[in-house]
Amino acid sequence: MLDARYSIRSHVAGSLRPEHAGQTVTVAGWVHRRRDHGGLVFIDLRDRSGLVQCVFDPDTSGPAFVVAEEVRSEWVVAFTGTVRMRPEGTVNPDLATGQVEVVVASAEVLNTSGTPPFEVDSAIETDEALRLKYRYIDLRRPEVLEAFVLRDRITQRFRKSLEHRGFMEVETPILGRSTPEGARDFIVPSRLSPGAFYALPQSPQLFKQLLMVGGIERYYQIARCFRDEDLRADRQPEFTQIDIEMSFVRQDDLLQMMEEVMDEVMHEAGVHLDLPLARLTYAEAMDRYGSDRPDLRFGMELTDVSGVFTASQFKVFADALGSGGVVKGIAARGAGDWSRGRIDALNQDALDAGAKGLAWVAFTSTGEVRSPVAKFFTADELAGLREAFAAEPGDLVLMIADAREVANEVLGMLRVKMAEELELPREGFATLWVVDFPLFKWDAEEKRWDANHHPFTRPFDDHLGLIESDPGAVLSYSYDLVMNGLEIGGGTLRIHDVEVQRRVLSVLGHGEQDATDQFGFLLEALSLGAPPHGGIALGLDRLVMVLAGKHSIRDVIAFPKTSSGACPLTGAPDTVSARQLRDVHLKVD
RNA sequence: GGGGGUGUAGCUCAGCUGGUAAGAGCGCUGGCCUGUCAAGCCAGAGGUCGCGGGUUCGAGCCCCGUCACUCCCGCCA
Repeated sequence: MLDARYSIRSHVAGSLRPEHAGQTVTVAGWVHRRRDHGGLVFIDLRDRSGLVQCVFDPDTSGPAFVVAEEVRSEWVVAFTGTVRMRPEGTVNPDLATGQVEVVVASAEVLNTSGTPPFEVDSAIETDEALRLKYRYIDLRRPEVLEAFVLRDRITQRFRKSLEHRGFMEVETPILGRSTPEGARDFIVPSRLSPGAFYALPQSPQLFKQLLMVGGIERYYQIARCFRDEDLRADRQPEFTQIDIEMSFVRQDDLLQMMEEVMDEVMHEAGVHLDLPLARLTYAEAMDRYGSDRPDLRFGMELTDVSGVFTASQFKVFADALGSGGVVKGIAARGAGDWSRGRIDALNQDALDAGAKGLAWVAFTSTGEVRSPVAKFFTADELAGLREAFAAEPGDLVLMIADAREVANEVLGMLRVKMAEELELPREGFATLWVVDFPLFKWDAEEKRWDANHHPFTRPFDDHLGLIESDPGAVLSYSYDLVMNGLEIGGGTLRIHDVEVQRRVLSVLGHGEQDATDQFGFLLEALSLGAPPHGGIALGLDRLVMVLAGKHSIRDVIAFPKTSSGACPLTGAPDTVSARQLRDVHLKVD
């Protein structure tokens, strides 16, 4: 909370209440709005704490009245005067300070201002590039400020909750080394080592593991992370993680600890979590929601109707089932009367997402069945379908016949899309764990195994024997925290056995020598008394974004980049001088 | 890298099928106004229609290119 200590003020603007009536106060801030009645002048003075109305009367304000007549929007001023109750009938119930006003006796202009490029108070949505170019003006807008106040409270709460649980904050390097895999690194040329580069951290992953080997036991850091990838509404090239690591824990210990911390943090946003949080395995999440970060604020679960069509004469279904695939679908309540064109657009979305096609059956509100494929179904199959989806008049059933993974993924996409289009109510903060991710995932393009999470993730103890023989079957001690369909955080238990680490790296294509070259320092650390450990990293920006009800991560970052990675305010990135290039041994085309 | 959307006054936008002199609200400037709180009333200033090229008798509008912003796919262990 802003207060008036250590300043030229006696009070902050938003704090004045009837109890201050009769007091002489000094307030300072920006001229939010001026209402000049020729005689009487009202100025709304704004500071971070809020607004207060200041009154200038030509009969009593003296020289201050002249100031009131010359000031303009966003001038910086200090007013001294008397707080009084507003006259009968002039109370403003929309303002926290609306019962009182400051009758100004003396006024000082601390700084003038040009006409701002956009109105500070305007509720009108202003072009974002302009807002970012003048972010310092944008930040003055109460509704913009709000998100940063929330961010601060959440950050402080994380610190407090973690400190209370024995975590200590340790800083890790920003200038690190580039590691293979993962996102593209931002690189920094080294002046002292010609031709060599630092990399900015994608996360403090390896350092926090080394801190565990170092006996820190419980670490956290509010860590800036850097990834040189394309931007999105919820992705910036630099972002902040609440980074956590602890030793001597089992997965359940860690999840329980995090749930307690999250509960305390969410309280700052007035959100109550029901503990323990729901847990879905990765397999279950994919099967029921077609997503590893399902939005549980609405139903529309995926239904497997393979059993209905075991003897289907419909070639598309028969072929899919014959080759080990599935027929699955969702029932979209209220889309049964959609136009052919609108449904065709869904079909196109399904094709774009990798499906061979979309089989749909519309049950119109008048009781008819519309479908380009129903003619291939027997009466029993149609009845079975209707029952499986509990389809009523007005429902639209969308089905995909394909390999299980494809069907799940496409339906997961359609499920979210239909919820949006049907404007299903999506209230609250549906928070859950998704656990037990596969250790590896197959990269079909590169024809090799990739780490699903990262190469240091610990396989299930009883799956260790499968690492080489059946990598795709190996599950891992891993967990993502999901809120409203967004991945808010994720973590794993780590490998603390150097031999297991070598075997995993080997599957990932890092042979003995390569592993030593790239990760030798980690392997050595694991062989020098590494305790079992694990951790998690939470995306602070995304969390605040969701809790603040914002649609872009940019709304919770003070000076974010545009989607081309530029800063409209400072002009970064920009060229550097020939001298600077020479210093770091770089030539630019 | 690919697809969609947007770009007209300081801000938010309208501008029909290509046709007279490019408009509104807010803001800004000046004037009037002693209880407003998005104050009110009167007057005024303010435009490279993102940029470049083309089609046309004529382009804010059509075509080509380009830039910026934005959303999505790819990418993001």
